[in-house]
Amino acid sequence: MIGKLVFFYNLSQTIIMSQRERILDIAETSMRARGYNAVSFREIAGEIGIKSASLHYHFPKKADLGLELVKRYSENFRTALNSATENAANPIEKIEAFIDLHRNALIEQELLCLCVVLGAEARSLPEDVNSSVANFFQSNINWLTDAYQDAGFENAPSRAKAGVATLAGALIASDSLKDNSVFEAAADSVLKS
Amino acid sequence: MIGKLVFFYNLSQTIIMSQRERILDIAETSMRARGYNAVSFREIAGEIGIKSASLHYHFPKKADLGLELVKRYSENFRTALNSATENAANPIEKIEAFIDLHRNALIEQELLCLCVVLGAEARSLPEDVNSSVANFFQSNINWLTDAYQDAGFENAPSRAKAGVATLAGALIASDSLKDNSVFEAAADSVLKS
DNA sequence: GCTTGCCTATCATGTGATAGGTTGTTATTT
DNA sequence: AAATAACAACCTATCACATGATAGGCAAGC
Repeated sequence: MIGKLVFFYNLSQTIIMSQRERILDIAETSMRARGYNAVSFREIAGEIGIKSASLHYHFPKKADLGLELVKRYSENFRTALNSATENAANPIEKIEAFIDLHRNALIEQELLCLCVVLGAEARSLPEDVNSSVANFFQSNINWLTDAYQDAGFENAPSRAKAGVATLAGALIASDSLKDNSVFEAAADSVLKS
Repeated sequence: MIGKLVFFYNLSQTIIMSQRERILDIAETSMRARGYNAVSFREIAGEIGIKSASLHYHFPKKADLGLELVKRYSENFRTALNSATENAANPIEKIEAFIDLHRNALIEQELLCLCVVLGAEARSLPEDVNSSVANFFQSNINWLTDAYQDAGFENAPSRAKAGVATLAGALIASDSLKDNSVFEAAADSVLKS
């Protein structure tokens, strides 16, 4: 068996999802829920229905899986961001879309941002995983800087740094307190001029 | 041997630090650097120079250690906050002191906030550890709400939620990027009216 | 026939945890 | 004062289990 039939509700078509993608999906969900060090090969494999040794065929080391996970997450995040902003009427709507991506993670998916979780475990991560996480934060800061600039906000770079930090922390605090109003308060502050 | 002589620079006196405190100190440093799941009894014991079995004498289960850690951290944080704000000339200085506690962790100690780290691992933590972490966030939000209120800021509760989130996320992003300007930008936004 | 994707079996190491013994100090009794 | 009980704080030894990882085999499909 090469691929498994997966029905993508929003595409209304049947596509082939590779086993590799399936592994990444499950690993991502697990790590976003419990962190890098709390997730094991056996657990991921078990959820798919294969043996942990088979996982090593796709990802020889855990660091390989972690690295690929962060890269894919960053790409998907950027893709979703582009797709959500291409019809934006103004820069403010773009920023709202940026916030929405975080809100969606917390409220719909009930998960944190992968890079926020891994960022908290930074010193126990393989080095290249770590720097990929840093890249995610930096590229988000850059993106948000541009958006603030376009919106005519003052101190766009500083505001963008604060904005990325605010959303990251809002996910953690909101999730810990099981109180989405924390996220909404944070979202407001990111939009405030 | 019951205690070890420890010189407290700011007290100019020699006190006895219990082994229990020493264990908590090392466990706190380790967990704030690498997270709950990356820290083992053997590692903590090794750093002190005892065996891991002896650790279980002081803290039977890892959850006991974790819980005690969060409680002690919360108390110490509150104590430091009170001590730093008792001479504050105005509410703004109080908020600055609140920010300074976070800045000190990141820049002087080169560590994150314990509860920020544990918050990111929430779903893999023992339940009572988890709710203690939530208590930390809530009491910080309450404290900051009062401070904003005293300072005459509008929407103090919402602002406080955003402020706590911002500082939490700033620690992670700043640490990951090894760029303290992220923290400073976040700190500015917390102070901004 | 080569590649892909899985399998079984195994490995060394790390993990939290327990049982039971040893030592030195402190408190109580004789 | 001496003997004894009690306790705190460690130890050794061991446990069952989880972990990441490797070697080698097997079947399907191009």
